[in-house]
Order: sequence, then structure tokens, then C-alpha cells
Amino acid sequence: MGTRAQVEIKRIVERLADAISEHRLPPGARLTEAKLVEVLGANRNHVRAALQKLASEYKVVTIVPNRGACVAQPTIKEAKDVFAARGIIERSIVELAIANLTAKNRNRLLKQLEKEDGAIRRGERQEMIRESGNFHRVLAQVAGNEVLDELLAGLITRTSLIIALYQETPNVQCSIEEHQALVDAILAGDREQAQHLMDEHMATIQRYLLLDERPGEVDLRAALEEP
Amino acid sequence: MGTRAQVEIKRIVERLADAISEHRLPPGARLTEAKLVEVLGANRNHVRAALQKLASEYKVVTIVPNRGACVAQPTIKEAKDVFAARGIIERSIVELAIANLTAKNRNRLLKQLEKEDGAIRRGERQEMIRESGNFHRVLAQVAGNEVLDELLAGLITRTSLIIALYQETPNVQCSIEEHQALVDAILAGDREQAQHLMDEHMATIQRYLLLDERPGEVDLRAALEEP
DNA sequence: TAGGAATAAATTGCTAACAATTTTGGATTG
DNA sequence: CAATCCAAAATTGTTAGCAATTTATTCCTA
Repeated sequence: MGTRAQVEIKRIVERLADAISEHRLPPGARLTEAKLVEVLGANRNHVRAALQKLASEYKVVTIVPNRGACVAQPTIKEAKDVFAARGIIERSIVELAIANLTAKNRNRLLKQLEKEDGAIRRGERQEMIRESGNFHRVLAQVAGNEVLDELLAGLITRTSLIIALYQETPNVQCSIEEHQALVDAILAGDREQAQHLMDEHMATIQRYLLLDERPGEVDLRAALEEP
Repeated sequence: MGTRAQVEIKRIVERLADAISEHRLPPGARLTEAKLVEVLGANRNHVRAALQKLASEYKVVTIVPNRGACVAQPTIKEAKDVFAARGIIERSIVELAIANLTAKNRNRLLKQLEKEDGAIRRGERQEMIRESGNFHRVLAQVAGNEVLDELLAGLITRTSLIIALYQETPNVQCSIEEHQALVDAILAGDREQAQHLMDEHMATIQRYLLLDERPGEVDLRAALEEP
């Protein structure tokens, strides 16, 4: 595929993924091709390709044949699976990062913390969210396994959608303090402590989610049949 | 996208992935759209979409703009990353599988072993390879995390390509004995032993790979400059 | 007025033709 | 004879328009 098209598709994918992550496009929202063409100033083929990708790769869009695309509504089961998978990968990334600690890598971690801190100080909400997410990518890159980094990237996107869907108080993000403590443990080479902190960090995010209640797909028969 | 097209694209993807996994399409082989259309009796658009997917999702195809697609030639670094990532996921799947042991799941594992055994007894080479790969998918399904299962599926495909690329004696597969021992440990609920066996199992596969030598992209300058 | 069939509108799916790019092979020239 | 350039062939990239499907509306009937 031509570079131009690929770049364009990527642009649309990111634009949509961002909008979904930030809850500007709520779960369930219809994504009509013609509307997207108009709003994004894009070719319909590119829009379609982008939707395909968001559906098959990132799973944040659902496509029903002949009926079009809409923002996905992951089930509670899927949400839990995504978090569990992410936890597993994050945990091993921590271990690899410690094993792979060079001077350059130490610097990258510290710089990332600074960026997050700067965003908070300046009160730049949007930047805060972005940098907070970037922290996990930086950690993956420090770990040095590109495959894990890719897998994590996908899971982070899906996580964002899930948070948008299931979070009660909007926009509780990763806390900078937890990132700070995590980096401290990593730089100290304390694997156990670092992994423990990462587990806690993942748990903290999930704690604000309503992954228990919620109707979803009620079994009407079971709910309504005679007692 | 229409069901028909999706099914067709999936067919092409699987056909190509199989051919790549089984080394019928060697790494580096060119995949001309017109040829594929002719051989597969497919629409060019479907062929293109399939190639896109194989490139962006599974990474077993490389697409160069305006120059077409060819079977990927993962670097040694990438090969190692894929194996490391797969090892991590397989390891955690073992743990989840043990925690998720129902009668039904025990049965699935035993049945899978029977299938593999049957293929070996009948000397069905092709079936052996397939069932040997399926074992890991079944284990993932027993573990019950669909996201991990998906991630693993992708990594298994990539692993196959890597084996095709870097294996000296062709077609050394997973050994049934190792699968057997693994299932024994899982059914016994012995997490440590099961994880140890899985680690060993992954190591066994890698042991037959030439992941050290091989030129790849030699640094000509470093190699040829005056001593 | 409720139900349902027929029609119209909107939307997605598909294809074939055309455009752009790269490769190949040969002719030309120093 | 080697190198360079040019044209033809092969291959990929792009687009517009039509076909098929679904959804909404209208109108008819009991």
C-alpha cells in the first residue's frame, strides 16, 4: 500500500482512537462512513480501511455487515481479560526493564517523569492524560522487547476505551506518585518491590471501574419468568 | 465490511499463513498480487486486504510501497523478542489454566493430547504439525482469557515463520512427550512444575534455532575496514 | 388506530477502469 | 566494453460509480 495512503489511514485511526479514549465518542456511537469522510476530510476508502483496522486490531470499533461501524462496547468479561493480560505484560516488562538498565535508559525514565510532572504543574489536562499513558510505553521501550511494546500499545488503547465505558467519576488517571515510586524501585534494581508496585498500580486503575454491577445483556427469560 | 468479503479475506490470510508456516513460501518470496489472484482464484481487492492484514497484524509479510509484498524475514532481534513474549504469555497461561480447571477443561486437554497422539500414530505429518500447534491454543482457551488467547495466536504464527527461517534441520516440532508431561503437571495442580516444564518446552524449540550465527545485515564498513 | 406491506432514502459493499510508480531490457554513446 | 539513458512492460495505487442491503417513510387495510 502506498505510503500516502498508509499515513492517511494512520491519521484517521489515531484521530478516532483518541476521540474514543477521551470519551468524546461514547461507546455505542455510530460511525457513519459518509459523516467521517465529511468531518475528517478524507477519502471513503481510507475511512473504511481505518475502521477495519480499529475493529480487527484494536477492537475498539464494532463492524456489523451491511450496517456499518460503531464504537465498541466491550463486555465486562472482555474488560477483565484485557486488564489481566495487560497486568501480565506490564509485570514482565518491569522485570525486563530492570535487567536492561543502562545509563541512557535511566535517563529516559527520569525524563518521562519530568514530562508528566510538568504537565501536572502547568495544569494541561490533555497533556497529562497523554504523558501518563506514554509512561507505560517508555517503560516497555526501556525493557527493550519491541514485540511486548507493540502488544502493550494495543492493550493500552483498549484499556482507555474500557475506562471510558466503565468509569464512574470521569478521568481518574494513573497517579504520578505511583509512577514515581515505580521508577524508584526499578532504578534501585528491586525487582520484587517494582513488580509489587506495578501490580498495585494496575489494581488502582481497576478499582475505580464498575466491573461488577451493570446490566449489559440481561437474560430476560431468567429475569422475568414466573417464580 | 460484508461477511462474504471478510470470509474470503480470512481464507486468503489463512492460506498464506499456512504456506508460510510450512515453509512452502520461503522467507523473502515475492507475493505478486496478480499471481495470487490467479492462484487463489480471488479478487485483487481481497488479496490486497489479506496482504495488509498479514503485514500489519501478523508481521509475516513485508509490504514496500509501490514495490509489493513479500514473505517477511524477521531479524534475529525480532525472533528473540517474539520468543520471549510468547514465553511470558505461555507461562501465565499455564498458571491461569491451573486456576481454571473444571472437569470440562480437563477433558479438553486430554482430548487434545489424544488428537496429537493419533496424528503421530497415523504418521499424518501435516496433521501432526497442526495439532501440535493447536495444543497451545487449547491451553489458552482452558486458561479462559480470550485476549491472551488472541495474542498467543498471533505469536504462534510469527513463531512458525521464524522456525521456517532459522531452523537447520527442518520441522522439529513440539514433542508430544513434553505436552504430555505439561498436562500431567497441570492436572495435578502443580503450578511450579508446570511453569518449569513450559519454560523448558519453549527453550527446547529455541534450541534448534540458529539465532546466534547468520549474517543478516552485516555492517560492511566494520567488517572490511583496515585492521 | 394498529398492523403490515410497498416504496423511498440512506448506507454499505463491490468492481472495473484508470493513474502512478518501478522494473526490465535494449539502444546509444563515450 | 562499460555506463547511461530511454522506452516498454509489469506491477501497484487510486478513484468513481454502480449494486446490494438495510432502515425509514408512507400508504393501505382491517
